[in-house]
Amino acid sequence: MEITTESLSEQLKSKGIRASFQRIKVLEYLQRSEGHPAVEEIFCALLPDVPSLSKVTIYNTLHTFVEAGLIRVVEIDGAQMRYDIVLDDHGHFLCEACGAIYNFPVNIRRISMEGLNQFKITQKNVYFKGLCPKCVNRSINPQKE
Amino acid sequence: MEITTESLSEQLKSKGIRASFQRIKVLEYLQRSEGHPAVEEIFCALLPDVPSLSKVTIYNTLHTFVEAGLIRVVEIDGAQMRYDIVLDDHGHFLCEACGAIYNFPVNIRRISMEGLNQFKITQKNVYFKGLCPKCVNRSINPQKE
DNA sequence: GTTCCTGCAAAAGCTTTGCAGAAGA
DNA sequence: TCTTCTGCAAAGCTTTTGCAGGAAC
Repeated sequence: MEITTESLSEQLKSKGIRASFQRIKVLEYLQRSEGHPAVEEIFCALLPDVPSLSKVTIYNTLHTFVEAGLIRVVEIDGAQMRYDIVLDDHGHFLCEACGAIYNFPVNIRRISMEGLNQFKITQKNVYFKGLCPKCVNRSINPQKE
Repeated sequence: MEITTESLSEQLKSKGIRASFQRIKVLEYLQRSEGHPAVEEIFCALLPDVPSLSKVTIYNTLHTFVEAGLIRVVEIDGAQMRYDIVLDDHGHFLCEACGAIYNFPVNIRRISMEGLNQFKITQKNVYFKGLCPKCVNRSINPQKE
């Protein structure tokens, strides 16, 4: 589906969220970017378009989106929260060199729950860390400066 | 094996770590406690024994232990780091009501790595969240105050 | 006209850093 | 003695909170 101001606005309203200019911009960024942005990234990306923008608004907006089930939090990066608009079951891989997060297929539902019989499980996360292909190559063939 | 000052001291030295009083106390706490303590918990627990203790020392000590491979970091709790002295493969369950972390068996090595062919994986974590049995019961049969 | 949102300022909380004195080997 | 550690003070970061003006419906 094409991403238009109207479609973004409709998505927000269908979740009971008021379609403010800032919220539309944040949702648009999340849908257009392939990654798992942090608050800082979204803020820097939108500032040229919305000069009055505040980081607090990004925090508020993302919190609202998470509550509404539009996005999910990815807590793989100890330093800051990251956000993911892909809601299907999948694992997350964090590249410790460049900070990029990649999705990968995981049958999370199939993970054994032996030893958790009496527990009420509300969230399952699979987080891997290491080096992404780009950074693996970079460490093998370091570029001259 | 029994936990004595001597055995703790030996463990530290075998990893090339100087056996200071504070480090022995921290390692002892990690071995005796069943849980996954945060800095604050260790600090509060040891303060009576070591009145001059500083939180900075706990941070330094835990960092040293992680580097030496004596313990591992558990990043399941967004608010603070937790530490685990059990190094075998296992998953972590965080109770969102009481904050306790439980270990549970997971065949982490067997998790599919489809889609991660070119990646160099250095760390695999399985983090579940929800309510532990105690807190499930508490929410069903709330105690009168 | 109401309700809710935005963004400024400030605070809160965890963790890190710089450094002088103290302890370990 | 020499290296390394401890702990104080302060700073660094991300995130949260309180609140007045402004936008959405």
